[in-house]
Amino acid sequence: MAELGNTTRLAIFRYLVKVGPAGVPVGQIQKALGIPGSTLSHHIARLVSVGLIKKDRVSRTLYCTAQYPVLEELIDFLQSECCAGVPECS
Amino acid sequence: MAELGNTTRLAIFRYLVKVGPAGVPVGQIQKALGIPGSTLSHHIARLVSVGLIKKDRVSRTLYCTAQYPVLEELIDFLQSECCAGVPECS
DNA sequence: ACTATATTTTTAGAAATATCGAAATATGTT
DNA sequence: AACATATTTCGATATTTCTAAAAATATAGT
Repeated sequence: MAELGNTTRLAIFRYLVKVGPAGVPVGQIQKALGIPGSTLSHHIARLVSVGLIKKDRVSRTLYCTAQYPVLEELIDFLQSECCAGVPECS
Repeated sequence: MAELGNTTRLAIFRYLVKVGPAGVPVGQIQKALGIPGSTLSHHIARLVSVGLIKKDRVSRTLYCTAQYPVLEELIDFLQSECCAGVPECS
């Protein structure tokens, strides 16, 4: 959760969700969100480390793609916490 | 999200969910989780600040209770992020 | 008023995180 | 090999967060 708790990383993740399963190069994230390369690289590495996104190299460019399983796990976890005896949580 | 991203705060929140809607005094959280009072107070203040829990004074003791609306909002947010064009997210 | 209990505020040091420029690496092109 | 492009690693600084002891506050009982 901590990884998505950071504004910049959440913005990156949301952007990757928006662009869809084809993914997008790091450079385009950089341009779209206006984040310096070194900063971006750091945040991307953290998102990769928890499995929220993945990186695939295609020649010189690295495509980033949102990965849903970890997010689904997170939602399930929150739901099980939340709904512990609370019927109004769907 | 950042508030639940901290291990200690998540433990506090989970404990409050577990004890249910009657809530529990700060002192009991302290004993149950073994967190020094000042540290605990700090984390509780943060959870209160985002509306994840509430505090009610009953004479000398302060009862803490988990609040679900904010958590539900969070789940909805994640679900809308996740399910943006991804059918396998329920 | 004094004492005890419950909790917070203050304060401060340590650890973690964020930011970003500059240099380094990886890959492809000429 | 030399060069260009894409991205990362390094290094340094700034900021935030975590932790907890000590002092302060709030409430109640004697």
